[in-house]
Amino acid sequence: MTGCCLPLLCAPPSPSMSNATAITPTREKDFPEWYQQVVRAADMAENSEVRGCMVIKPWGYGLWENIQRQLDAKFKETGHVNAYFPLLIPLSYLEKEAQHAEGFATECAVVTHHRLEAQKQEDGTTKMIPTGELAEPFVIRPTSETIIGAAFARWVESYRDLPLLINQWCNVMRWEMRPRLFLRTAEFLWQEGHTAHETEEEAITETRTMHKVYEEFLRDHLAIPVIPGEKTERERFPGAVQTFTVEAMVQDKKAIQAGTSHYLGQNFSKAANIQFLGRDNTRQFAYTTSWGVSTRMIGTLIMAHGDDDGVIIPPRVAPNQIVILPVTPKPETRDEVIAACEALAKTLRAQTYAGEPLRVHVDKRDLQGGAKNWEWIKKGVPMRLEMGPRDITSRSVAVCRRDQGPKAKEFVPKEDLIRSVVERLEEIQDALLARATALRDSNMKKLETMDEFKAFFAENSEGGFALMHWAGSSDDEETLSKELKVTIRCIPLGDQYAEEGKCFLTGKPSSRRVVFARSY
RNA sequence: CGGGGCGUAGCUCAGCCUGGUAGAGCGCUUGCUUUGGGAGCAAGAAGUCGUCAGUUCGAAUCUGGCCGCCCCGACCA
Repeated sequence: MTGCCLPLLCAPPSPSMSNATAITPTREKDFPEWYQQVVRAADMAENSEVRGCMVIKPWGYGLWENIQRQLDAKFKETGHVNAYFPLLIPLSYLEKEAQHAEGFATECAVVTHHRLEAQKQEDGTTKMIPTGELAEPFVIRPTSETIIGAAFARWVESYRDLPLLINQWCNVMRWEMRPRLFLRTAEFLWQEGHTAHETEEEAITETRTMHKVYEEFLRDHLAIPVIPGEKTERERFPGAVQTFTVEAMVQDKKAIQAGTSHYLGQNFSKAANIQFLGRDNTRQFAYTTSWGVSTRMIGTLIMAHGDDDGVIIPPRVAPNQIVILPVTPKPETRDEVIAACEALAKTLRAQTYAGEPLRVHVDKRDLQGGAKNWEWIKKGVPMRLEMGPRDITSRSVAVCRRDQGPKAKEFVPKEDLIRSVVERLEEIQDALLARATALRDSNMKKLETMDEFKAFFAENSEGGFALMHWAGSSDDEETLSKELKVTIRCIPLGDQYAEEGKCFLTGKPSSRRVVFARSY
């Protein structure tokens, strides 16, 4: 912890510091440190005693559960079913696809023993010594293409067995050198879809379908606009023929890959021997795909929507969409106020938003009102409602929206609120998407020359997404990325990027712009 | 894994240079006061100073190894 050096700034802002923010430092001042502080202030996750592995706390895990449930529904709608495969992968499986093996080799945790032996030490303590060395070590899955491929090889015999449309929700492990809560941890939670198809065309359609599912989920559920596109060869998933990505811009104007969908061609089916007898009575290799999103999406959400008072969670995925704060200035009216809050919560829970019952919490803890209020601001609950003795008399409720300032408060007749609450949540959801879209669009520029490009990514400039004509090679891309710390995030899909021009590096003709940015 | 910074109470840190075995603020507990608000006063609980070894009569403080965390880089969802 190097930031936050002034003791004065470390204390929570006092009421007299009217311009103070709940989070120190601000985004402007030190974005990476702001991120760390926000995750902690929102009580979403913490570093654990295990290197690189986080503890996801209830508020963070509740968000993940909502993401999981809503995405899972979309997977089911598109014909997929869930299954579960082993955590441990025989080492030899990873050797089957050369590029794939090479891609993950440097970040694998390896299991080499299967038992421990207690050994008494002279000082009375006990040491556990690994024994029972395995004939073949296992790798803790960094991804499951190989082991699911082996299962698919057993399951597929005829074209009639295809397509296989499987998804798995699980944890994976990649021994990252520089972990960061949610964004890059040694162990993380994700879903990985794996499918096998009879034809190339069908597999490509599947890849694009899931790519679209991610794009829509991020936009409609997480209120994050993304640029869907294809990765260049340099950035492709190890072993894939094509990798599609959804790239989001967060508030420091860097890009973050929020989801990927890979067309694997026959690379993995040949490696795992996924063969079937086709309609023409010949043995053929299946065409496979894989696609995934991870808990990194939570980090993306925090960086996309958070402000200097903490996290802001879009209503659709918030663990609690509404928190009711009873105002209890006098002990003698406390019971009455709590009862009124509970009654309101019950009425609200009977309503649905985006097909799910409203998630309403009444915070009855015996704490100062202000402390409670700020806690929920930092956690990013979309809507706070306050109700006290005066409101009961006037039949009104104080409504605070997290997408507005911490002091913004609107007194609304209770019946009106009940009638309009879903609409209000929708407004917050829309406002967050609009805000994130405006941020992205105002920091995305079409540039033509190398000078413009260099100025855009210069040390002290804002940066952002640079839309460039590109016809360079992988080596050109490598050189450029080393020099300016930017990469091609994707070759975006969509007509708005298709136009004739000249590559800003080589001068060769180009028919489409690509997105350059610094990235996570 | 390379460069830099840092590990002292739950959190943020002071003390280390000039060795004599611990402090502050916030948080926590209790009491009183206060109450549309991250409040005030008082009392209290809480740390084998990351870890292992060395130097020393004596180590948070000096030396070395290891582990971990943070920032930058390489790598990556």
